[in-house]
Amino acid sequence: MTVDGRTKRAEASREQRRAQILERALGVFAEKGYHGASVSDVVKAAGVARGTFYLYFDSKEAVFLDLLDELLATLRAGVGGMDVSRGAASMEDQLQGIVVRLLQTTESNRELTRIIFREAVGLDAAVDAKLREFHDGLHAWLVVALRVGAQLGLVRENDPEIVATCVIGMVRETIHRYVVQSDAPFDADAVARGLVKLAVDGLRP
Amino acid sequence: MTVDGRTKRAEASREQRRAQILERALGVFAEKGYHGASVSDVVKAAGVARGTFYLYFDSKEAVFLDLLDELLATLRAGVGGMDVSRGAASMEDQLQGIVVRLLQTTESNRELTRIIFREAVGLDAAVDAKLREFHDGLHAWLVVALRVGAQLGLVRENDPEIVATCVIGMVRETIHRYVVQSDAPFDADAVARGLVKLAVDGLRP
Amino acid sequence: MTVDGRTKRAEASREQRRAQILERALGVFAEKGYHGASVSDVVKAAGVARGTFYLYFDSKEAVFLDLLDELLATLRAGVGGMDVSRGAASMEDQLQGIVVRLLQTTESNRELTRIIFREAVGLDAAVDAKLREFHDGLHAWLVVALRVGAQLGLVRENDPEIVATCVIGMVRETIHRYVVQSDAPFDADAVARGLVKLAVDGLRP
Amino acid sequence: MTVDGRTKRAEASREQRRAQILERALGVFAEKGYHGASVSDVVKAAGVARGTFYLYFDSKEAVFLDLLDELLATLRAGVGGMDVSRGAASMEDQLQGIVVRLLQTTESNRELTRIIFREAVGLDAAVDAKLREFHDGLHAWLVVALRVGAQLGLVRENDPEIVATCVIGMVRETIHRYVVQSDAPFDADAVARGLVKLAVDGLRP
DNA sequence: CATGAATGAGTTTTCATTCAT
DNA sequence: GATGAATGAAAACTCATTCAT
Repeated sequence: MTVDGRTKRAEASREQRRAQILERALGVFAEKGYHGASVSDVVKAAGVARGTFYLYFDSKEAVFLDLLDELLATLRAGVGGMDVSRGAASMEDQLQGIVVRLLQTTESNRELTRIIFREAVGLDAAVDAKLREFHDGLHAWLVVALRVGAQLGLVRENDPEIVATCVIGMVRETIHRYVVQSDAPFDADAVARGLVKLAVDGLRP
Repeated sequence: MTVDGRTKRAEASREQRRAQILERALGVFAEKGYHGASVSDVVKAAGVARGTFYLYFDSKEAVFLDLLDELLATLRAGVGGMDVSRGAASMEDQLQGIVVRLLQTTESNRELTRIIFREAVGLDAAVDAKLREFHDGLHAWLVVALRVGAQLGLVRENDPEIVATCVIGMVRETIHRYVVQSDAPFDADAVARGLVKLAVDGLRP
Repeated sequence: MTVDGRTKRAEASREQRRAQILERALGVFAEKGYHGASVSDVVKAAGVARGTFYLYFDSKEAVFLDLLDELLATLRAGVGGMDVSRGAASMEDQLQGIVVRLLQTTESNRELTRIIFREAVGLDAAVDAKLREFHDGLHAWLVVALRVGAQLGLVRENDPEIVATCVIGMVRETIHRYVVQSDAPFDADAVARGLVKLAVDGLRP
Repeated sequence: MTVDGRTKRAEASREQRRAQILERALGVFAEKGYHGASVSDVVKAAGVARGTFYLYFDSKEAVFLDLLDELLATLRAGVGGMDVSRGAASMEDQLQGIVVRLLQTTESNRELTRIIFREAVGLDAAVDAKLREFHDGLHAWLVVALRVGAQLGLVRENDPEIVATCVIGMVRETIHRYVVQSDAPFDADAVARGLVKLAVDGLRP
């Protein structure tokens, strides 16, 4: 099939429609929760017909999975990497950067973050798998970082499994408190500094 | 009204019925999740008629609230208090005790804990309120403890809001990892020691 | 569980309800056809709530299968057996009896017969299987009868497969014409006689 | 309006498109049945857009009616006429010819025949009317033939209504058994001979 | 108290048909 | 003519809750 002007325009509009439904679905899920929201609510909010929804998504669950993917991708980008080689910025500064980015990313996607924190757990096997994969990936990455840090003498000897769990918990709960549970703006730098100081001092050799 | 023998026996049997339904509901919720479980499942498991269920509970949600209360009460008892007066056991030892008790309590109520962690968030306003109350209570208590500790020179100056959030997150995530996500037994003492060392070193003046 | 008076009454009423829905469903299917009739139509006609329908039947198809079973059982009873031993009533008289009974049975279940003839074919695997089983059973029985008849010199040598097919077709079409397509009463005896004469003369040795 | 070359070519291409959709629809209906097949299936199979389908047919039902017309026309041609004048081929030979032609026609249009036999009954008023018209025409023609045959002494006195019904039933059921229900090839001559012998002997004066 | 049949609002999903491009 | 995105009525089915027995 030739990709002529007509086809291209159609594709663009298709993408727009999809994005529009996705965005409105986000709003509806944020307001009513996944189980509380019906496909009816979503199509009403999106201003499209019932059938149109199913033209773009296979099911209610599929929209949710798409939203989840979106946030997880954004978060992954936000975490980025940490450079543990000598001469790189100090571990403390790097950690500070990561935490700030996470706080900012989640804050600018407050609704989405809220939905994921509140609805995504125990929703469904596919959702669970995605979340768990992200979580486990983070954990594994932290474990490695802690091992390397200990070998380099940057952090004290420790049980990296437990410490990684704790650090993730610190960040998770911080996001929960400042982004999910509250609507108020907050000083991401200061919060991150408090968190990082606790973690880094707790790990000083 | 006089509470004669007949009434007492009736009350006892009433209590038993209730407890039986509650217990079976726990099993059903654990297996299928709150939304996946129907009242039909519960009454079938409990071996009572549909109507009987509503004789003891106002709604499906009410059973869930009762289960939630049960776990929260147990947890509150587990947390107990911490003695910050001079001469008391060291803060580290006290914290260690609390964390171990929390891990043990949740581990011996694994199904219940799992349900709460997986299903309770974002379920409903009443559930949210209960959880939030528990959470906020813990947080407030920790903030006070941190302030007192700082005044006594036991912990360094800090932003107690943030630190409390982090500590709660550490515990929450630890429970999540070792109790909720895994079925394997684990060394609560060792895990708690890792956690507490991180927190206490992080807070050392 | 004890089968006390209460239980027995309940069972009786259950059976009544079921029969009532079945009967009304018959009417609805007869009027609108299987595909044209919705569960809504059935429950409206039966005067019960939507959910009640599903209390007694698993699905729309299940009601249809029940109706089908009912007619097939009645037909089977109507066909009965044929006695090919010497001394029994002449083959012609026996055949006459069977055909008359079939015509009468289908006539007194006109709606049901109509539905089966009009809707049941190609509806669904389960329905097809049931119909085919009945059909094949009849065919096989006729083939045997024809073989025995030929051995006894009662009928001429023939290809029983083909002849059985033709005889079934004669009966099927007769029912179709006089019972399904028309509402008029008819002389079952005379019609059967015409049919049987054709078949028997066609088979005379 | 002048029918110039351009118009003629357009007409030809129109006819081709139509035929192509019709042919593919046949395949789809044969595979999934009328109700099981969606317009989506048809347009996908035909390789045209949804809208194009409605450019050539008014509705899903209309395609079906066209297919039905096609088969009925072919069958009518197959039946042809029977010559009852003296000197013509014997009635037996003529009947044999008709039945063989019917079997061959339906066999070479197996898919179509199958659809008509399985789906066409009770589908819809228009379809029913067409089928009934064909059916009644056949019946009327047979009745006349039987009357004439009786007057000429070719067949015994009989109730032509009933006999015609039986003969049609014989043919219908034979087609059903050998063409519709089975995919196996069969000896049309032999089958027809069996059928015709039964009918003719049954009718011998 | 216990029962379980009955309820009906609400859910997700399908699909024949239309019409702007 | 051709396209295919959009429509929305309608379908089958679920389930928390009630209430007559």
